Amino acid sequence: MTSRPSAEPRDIPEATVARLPVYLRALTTLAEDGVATCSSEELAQATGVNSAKLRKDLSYLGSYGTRGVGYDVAYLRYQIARQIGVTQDWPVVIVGIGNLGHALANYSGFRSRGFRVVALLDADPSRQEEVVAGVDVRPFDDLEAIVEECGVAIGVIATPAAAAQDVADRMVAAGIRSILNFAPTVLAVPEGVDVRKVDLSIELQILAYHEQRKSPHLALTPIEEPAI
Amino acid sequence: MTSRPSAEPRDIPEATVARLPVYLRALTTLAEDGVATCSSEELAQATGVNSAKLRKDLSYLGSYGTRGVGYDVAYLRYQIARQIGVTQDWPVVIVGIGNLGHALANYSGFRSRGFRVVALLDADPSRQEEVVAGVDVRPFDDLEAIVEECGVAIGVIATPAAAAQDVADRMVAAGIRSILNFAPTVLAVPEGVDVRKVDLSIELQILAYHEQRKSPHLALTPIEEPAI
DNA sequence: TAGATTGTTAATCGATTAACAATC
DNA sequence: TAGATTGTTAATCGATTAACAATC
Repeated sequence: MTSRPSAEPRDIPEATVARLPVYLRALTTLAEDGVATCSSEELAQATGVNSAKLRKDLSYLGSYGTRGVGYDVAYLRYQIARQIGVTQDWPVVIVGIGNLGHALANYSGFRSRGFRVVALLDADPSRQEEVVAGVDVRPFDDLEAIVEECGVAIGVIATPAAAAQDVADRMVAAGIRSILNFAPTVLAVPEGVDVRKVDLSIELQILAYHEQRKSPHLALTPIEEPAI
Repeated sequence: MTSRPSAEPRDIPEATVARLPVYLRALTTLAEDGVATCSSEELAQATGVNSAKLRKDLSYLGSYGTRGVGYDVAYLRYQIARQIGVTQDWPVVIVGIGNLGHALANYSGFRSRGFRVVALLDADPSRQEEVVAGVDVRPFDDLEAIVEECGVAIGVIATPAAAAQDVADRMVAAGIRSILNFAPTVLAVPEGVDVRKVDLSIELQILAYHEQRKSPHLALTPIEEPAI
């Protein structure tokens, strides 16, 4: 392990970590618009958070603002990117090239935000003839070789639920320790491996819960309880 | 507003609401496997949460377990579905039928979990000849008519970032009050409208942050700070 | 100096969890 | 009755926010 630059061994709360990419994106937009400086209030507006929370979040990174003036957009942007770790590209592998895998492979936001899709893998030989977003679809069994060769640390699972645990096991065995899981299933992984889960129908269900409680609602005919 | 059944005017914490769909999915799997009863410990294992937290979550819904025995799978499943509001189908409209829109339209998990995609809309006339997952792609300008006709309360935005705010404005004007936003931009909406955001690159960045901090890491050559 | 805005403090709020009495 | 498991309490932890001293 190489020695770290002096400033940052404090650890950043999870809630703050989850917001840093939001700030980063807003700062990128501001930079593209030619804005050189912004206040915590302006950045808070742009990201939809409370300005006190924003300042508290930034204070975990260090002291990068100027009292009475605000933040230098380019400088703060760089500091946040460095903290997150997206000043260099992360090689990513996507497994499961169905509809969602296609969409992910074609998503341009990865490349511009610090990620490079180095391989698309699928167990189905009929999909292995395809080229998606300029990348060959290869057999799932190539996983280990690709992880080794490209130094892949992050894997994306876009397979059906039934295949997801096997894919995760293989990824972990191959040395991947960060997994983004789109399959609607809970993955069991050893300690030290991070899994984040994106579940489309869960998001819709959370919306439905609140929608159901909104005031003048159409009468919903309750259906009967199941006999038990 | 119709009167509510007696038991539930207590309100459920947000953190609990976000977990209810996870419990629901696990209970559905158990039911399909023919399991009639389960303990909080078993359900907690299946969903990856602490069993005390699970019991506390369920206690906000009511008292649906039996001490010394556990929970009846079918009954608890029904009660959670009722609380979330997915005992009947919610009509959903998807706007933006690019790669991601295709993937969403084809996602079978919606139908089985209380949602019905009633329309696919796109502003691009060349996409309006397509049929995706058995549903015609129609002009975005049909939005208001479809919302009215089908009683759509939930809209999904899968357009590029530049179009998302306009789409949201039109949705709100048409009467939609719950939006699931896949576009990488912060939406401004009036009070009373719920927006949930799914951002793929943000999820990856959160993984990258933790990955970067994991112990014996390959030396990352730091790139220089920008001149300011 | 006067005005503006950061970084930090401290109060408050909400979520998690261990422990256990209630009870099947 | 003895064993098992729920539902709830209370302690703890973490996140949010208003307020303001520090300082540009």
